[in-house]
Amino acid sequence: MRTPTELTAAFRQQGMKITPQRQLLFRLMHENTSHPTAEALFATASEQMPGISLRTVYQTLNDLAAMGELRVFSHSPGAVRFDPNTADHHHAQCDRCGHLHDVYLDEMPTLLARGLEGFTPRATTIVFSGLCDACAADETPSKQ
Amino acid sequence: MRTPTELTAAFRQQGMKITPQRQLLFRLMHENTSHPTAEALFATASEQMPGISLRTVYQTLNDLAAMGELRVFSHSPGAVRFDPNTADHHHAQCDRCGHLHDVYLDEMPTLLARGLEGFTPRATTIVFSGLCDACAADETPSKQ
DNA sequence: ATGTTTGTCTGCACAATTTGCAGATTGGCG
DNA sequence: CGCCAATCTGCAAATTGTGCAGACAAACAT
Repeated sequence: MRTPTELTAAFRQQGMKITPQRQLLFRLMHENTSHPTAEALFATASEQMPGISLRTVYQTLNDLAAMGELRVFSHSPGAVRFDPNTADHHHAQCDRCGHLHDVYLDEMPTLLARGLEGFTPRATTIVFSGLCDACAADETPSKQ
Repeated sequence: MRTPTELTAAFRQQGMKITPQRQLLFRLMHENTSHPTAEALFATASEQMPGISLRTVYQTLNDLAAMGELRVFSHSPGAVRFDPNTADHHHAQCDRCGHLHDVYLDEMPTLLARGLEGFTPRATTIVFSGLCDACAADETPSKQ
């Protein structure tokens, strides 16, 4: 997503107001690589602005997603995660701790797929699942 | 997933009982290509066995998934979907109607990825999103 | 500066999905 | 046939997210 300053201009351009809550959330999400849930972002925001409402966090995240400033990651059970990285990229998620990080493909190969007749793909999402080093180290001893 | 007959044997082998509810669900899921949600399967099951509990449907689907007889698809918001196809395959989902179908890759290319350091991928999930023909036809006239 | 307009925030109720639990039921064994 | 453990049912509750109404405040025009 764009910088807080640019988002401020973009919001105003659309007749939307700039509130302290929005400015805080712009700052917290800008270049945030933790793929937070609304609940997680709410926790962080609450530290800096006690009294901010979870409802406002959802509202703002949805607004940003609708404006294309955030990607929504709903490819695993549980709460949806928000990603300010709008560049073309994919994800790797640990099966054990759920930790998610960005993955870039040097080049997207042409996938020869059967079963795409009658379907017009617009986007291809790739999620690598497995174990991060920390979880792999935890699992190896007990041979799980 | 395996046939109802094979599943019956497998369940018994694990000390699990064979109930009419389970047998019905085995039959309804075997070679089911609709990727149903628990709720959808419950609706179908209720026709053939009025009084069956939604709780039992969830329980049985989770049991089958734990035994590796079903794949769980939770790559879109809303209810989780269950897939009896345990072969190596991927999915295409319509952004508009949510319809999901199986996609097979003739060969899985080696993906040159940056960002996978410190991560051991165990599976790669690909989801194509776009529009199915029916929805594309609906959207074109209004230029949406 | 002040007032007005209108979008926003908060808090709560509620919807949707899934799981936990307890008691009734029943499959599978001797 | 009878017992025991697994299962089913129904309901309560957890989780995640949205709808709504009234209080509040940003932006703009005096």
